[in-house]
Amino acid sequence: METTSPAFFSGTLLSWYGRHKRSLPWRDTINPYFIWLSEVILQQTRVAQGLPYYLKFTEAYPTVQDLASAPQDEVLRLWQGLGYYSRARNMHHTAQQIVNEFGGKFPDKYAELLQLKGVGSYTAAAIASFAFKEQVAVLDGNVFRVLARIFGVADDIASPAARKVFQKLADSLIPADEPDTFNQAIMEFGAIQCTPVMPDCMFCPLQQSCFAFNHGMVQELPVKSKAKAARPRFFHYIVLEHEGRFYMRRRLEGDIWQGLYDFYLYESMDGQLDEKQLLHDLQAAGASIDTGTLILPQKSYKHVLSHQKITAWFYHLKLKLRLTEEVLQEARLVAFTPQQIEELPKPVLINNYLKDAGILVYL
DNA sequence: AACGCGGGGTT
DNA sequence: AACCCAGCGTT
Repeated sequence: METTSPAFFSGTLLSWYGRHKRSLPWRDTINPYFIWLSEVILQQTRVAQGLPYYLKFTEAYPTVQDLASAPQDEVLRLWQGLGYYSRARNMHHTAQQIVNEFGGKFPDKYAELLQLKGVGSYTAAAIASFAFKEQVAVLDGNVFRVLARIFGVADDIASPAARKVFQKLADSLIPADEPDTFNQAIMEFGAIQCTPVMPDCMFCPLQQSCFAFNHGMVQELPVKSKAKAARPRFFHYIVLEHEGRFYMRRRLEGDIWQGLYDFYLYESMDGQLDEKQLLHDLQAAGASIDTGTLILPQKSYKHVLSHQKITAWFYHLKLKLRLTEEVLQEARLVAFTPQQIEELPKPVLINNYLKDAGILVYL
């Protein structure tokens, strides 16, 4: 089997791209801020899901200065629903760094971009090539898949060691005159033609030179070790209400949803909760509970993350008196009206409950 | 090198 | 319900 030459590979890819590329807003710009924004959004996120977020962000923050001067809660609120919230926190941090330390001028070299928080090898290569035409190959899930199949690379793409193999191969393929278009093309090819499931091999311009196709290994490549099973967790949320205000708190570092708001939380290992004990504990903590107002959960909520499988119950309780400052401090709770809650960044799970319970109403 | 971090889509 | 998608920071 003859190996595919770099010129044939890139030429075929670029030709395919010219005919099949989607029209996307971040492809019509060389503004590094817009490119950075789109690439951070597109980390672990499909175009269809990320596109509305890109439009919201560019409208809310047309420049890196606008993003830098925004409150973190507002940035996280705009990011709500996109997941992996450290992306938003890091992006906000880096925007401030670019304004304060670099005079608002975006770094224009791969090595410099790599120093920025939230910018790893993929994003640095994307910005460097798209905005500044630096000849550095991007390596994302699409690129791994295309290269593994076409060239028959069987290294486990989940292992850091395999990165070097793929990087060397990709760097040998990227043309000096169109590094930006090549990077766009190979990722688009992976997203549209050489898809993870049911790739369109019948109409693939690289079919004849594809190792996986010729060896009947399309299903087997790329090689990827399995993710470990999601950890089960059981959340009992205590929704404390007083005169139309709801007590919520900002989640801390060290667990999921850092910086987002949820309710007072009891977590148990097995999903069991003694409601009488709960009421007793709350009263002992100074909550003036009218036990007649306890609304027991009508259902459990299943919320699946890639690494955790959460079952949640919401216990809605109406307080006779507001919580004392002491209790609020201790439990880190703050009272919010529904209008204020709407503006807070919240996990999708919490947002789903708020809508179901009629606390948040969307017109 | 191993692990934690969200959420959505398809079968 | 079980499969798929996945880059970066931390340790």
